[in-house]
Amino acid sequence: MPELPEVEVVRRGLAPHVDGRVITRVDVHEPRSLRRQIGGPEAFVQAVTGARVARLERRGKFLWWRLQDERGDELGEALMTHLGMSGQMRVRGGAAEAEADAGTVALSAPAPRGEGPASDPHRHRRIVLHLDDGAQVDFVDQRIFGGLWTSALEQDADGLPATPDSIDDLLPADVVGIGRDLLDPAQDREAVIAVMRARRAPIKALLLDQSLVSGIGNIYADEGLWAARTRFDAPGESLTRGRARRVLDGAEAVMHRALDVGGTSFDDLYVNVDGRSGYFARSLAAYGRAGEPCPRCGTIIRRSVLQQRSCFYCPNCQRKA
DNA sequence: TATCTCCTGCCT
DNA sequence: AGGCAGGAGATA
Repeated sequence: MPELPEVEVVRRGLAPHVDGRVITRVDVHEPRSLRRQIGGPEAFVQAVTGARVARLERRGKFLWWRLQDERGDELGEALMTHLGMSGQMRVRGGAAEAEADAGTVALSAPAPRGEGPASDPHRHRRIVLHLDDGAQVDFVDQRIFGGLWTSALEQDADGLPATPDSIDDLLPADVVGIGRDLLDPAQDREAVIAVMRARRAPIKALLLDQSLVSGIGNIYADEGLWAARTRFDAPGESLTRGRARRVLDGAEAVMHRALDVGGTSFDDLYVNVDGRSGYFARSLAAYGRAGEPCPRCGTIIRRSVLQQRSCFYCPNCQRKA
């Protein structure tokens, strides 16, 4: 579900709650959410309990917590989070929330609508991280495609800051093969364009290839292609340099606009750390709009399928070349 | 480069 | 009952 803008909203929302805090306890309600952890759930709990959070970093859809020991020395390991299709990080309690609540009129707890498991707010809570100020971070994930695990830090190949927020070039091993994203000033966009133009695959498949450019998912791929008036099935090798550049620039611009309004939420499967939805769904031009008129030319938006994923596009103003 | 798989839940 | 859903790793 969440693509780069949604993950970045989570990173920014989470940071003030966890920066400098110590993880005091971990509750594992769903071991499958830790399946990427080498050594299993016990190893995960062992690795993060007692660690201090130095900083949150993100590349594409990967978000990780840089960890220190209690003296403030680097542990050489990061707590990885990937939200998959339905993951959320939710913060409850703690100092930062108490401060925010001080200026808020106390609301009576909203009564769950109806009865039964569907109204249980804890239904999909998989992992709980307790912090030393009493706060807790819930990893909520309906479909369990996402997860938490630890990954050792390595030097990034190009020696540049590993992410836009990094103060060094250390990167978790599991992110080394992930391309820099469109919001990273260190991304070599011309190099990405050159690779895309050398491939026969449809442009949308290239956009979704996280090793080339990361952070783009099904929504922002379709929106970037709409912005660049380019069809999803245009082969990479058919694109001019300028068209390829416009596709990437288009995706970047859409992501910036989404970030400004808190990301894209269709339902409560995507919310920020405090449970609020993003507002970008209203601004989508093509994604999910089959049967509706194209906002640019009025032609009816069509739905097609590529690699088992829906593609929404305007058959008139999006062209193959 | 497809296709299958991991999951749960909602909508026709 | 069947299709669909913001992702991506494994496999042939």
